[in-house]
Amino acid sequence: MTEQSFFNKVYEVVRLIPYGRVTSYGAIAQYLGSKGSARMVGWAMNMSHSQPLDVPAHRVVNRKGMLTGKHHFGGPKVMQELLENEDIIVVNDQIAGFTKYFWDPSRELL
DNA sequence: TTGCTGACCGACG
DNA sequence: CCGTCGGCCAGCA
Repeated sequence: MTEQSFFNKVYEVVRLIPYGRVTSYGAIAQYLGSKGSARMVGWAMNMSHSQPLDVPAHRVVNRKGMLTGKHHFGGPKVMQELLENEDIIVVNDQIAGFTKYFWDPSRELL
């Protein structure tokens, strides 16, 4: 299936995020060719639990590095713990040194 | 089938 | 500085 849907591509990219790295919804959307569909990336994460494989949605945050969707992991601090589990420091629902951990698919994957 | 909503982003006043 | 608005696409009632 080379012609996978927007959703499927999102899951694929998110799964490619290496350990200890994070990315943003807009970065993924831009990598898919639809910069304005950043919301869809977030929406895809919403139904990511419906996927057969585990999607590290905790590695996906907004442009500011803020854990906007932390509440969707089944708990308000589940996402933060998952990130801290990967040596990522989270303060005030925000990733410390976000740019340092930022992983841009269109830049790293090229 | 139509319409609303949504874990975003960037622009405008 | 902060609040508001439009755009993008797919799922659901």
